[in-house]
Amino acid sequence: MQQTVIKKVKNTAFYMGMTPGEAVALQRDMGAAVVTDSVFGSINHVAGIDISFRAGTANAAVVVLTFPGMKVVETASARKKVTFPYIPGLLAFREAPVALEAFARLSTIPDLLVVDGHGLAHPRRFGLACHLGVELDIPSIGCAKSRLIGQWREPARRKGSSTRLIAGEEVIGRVVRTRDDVKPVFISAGHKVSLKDAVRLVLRMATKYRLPEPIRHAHIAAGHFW
DNA sequence: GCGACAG
DNA sequence: ATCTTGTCGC
Repeated sequence: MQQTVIKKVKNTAFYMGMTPGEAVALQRDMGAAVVTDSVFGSINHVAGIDISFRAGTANAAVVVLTFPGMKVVETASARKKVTFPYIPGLLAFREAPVALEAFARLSTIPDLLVVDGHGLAHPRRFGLACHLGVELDIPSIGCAKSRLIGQWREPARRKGSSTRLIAGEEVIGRVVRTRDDVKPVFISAGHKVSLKDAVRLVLRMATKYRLPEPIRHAHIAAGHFW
């Protein structure tokens, strides 16, 4: 698998001077620092983050909302040229740089990050949600629209229904129905948040649409800042 | 060697 | 992610 990844971009760009092979090594190191069993109490602000691309340039948007009210209180954005290609498993090396720049412009530090991508449900258990959570040292949750790895069964049709996302012998996430009769989302722990809490929080933030409010707003903002 | 493959 | 029109359903 690694062979495929490296081979696919051996003549392409880098991330902070890193080769894809070094990126994989870094993920393994950072992954060892992930804390997934922490319990956190009061959450007042949550941030959603998303990025849109156009001809080699990325636009990142971070939107902070109140919790559980889900009212937008602040939006920050950043633009940056991207050279690292999209490689399944190495998404963070393409999206994290711009995302972190946008985040640095925020005046309100959120208590939780909801990321458009996977957390522990990743080949090396270190998806974009883990990457951002560790870099910012803020609890984070991975909420992806489709599967990267793992086996799963279709959850029941009603909102709140969910099934396990399994890789080998371990449960790496849950496939959750956020609304009646809509495609489920893939939830996994990112940083300092348990899978159980992640699912509970996402269901609480998915008020009217398939995607939880933070991600939905960030997605709109990212594509609107051009 | 042949598929699978977050956004 | 992005390229792109109409169309099915509530």
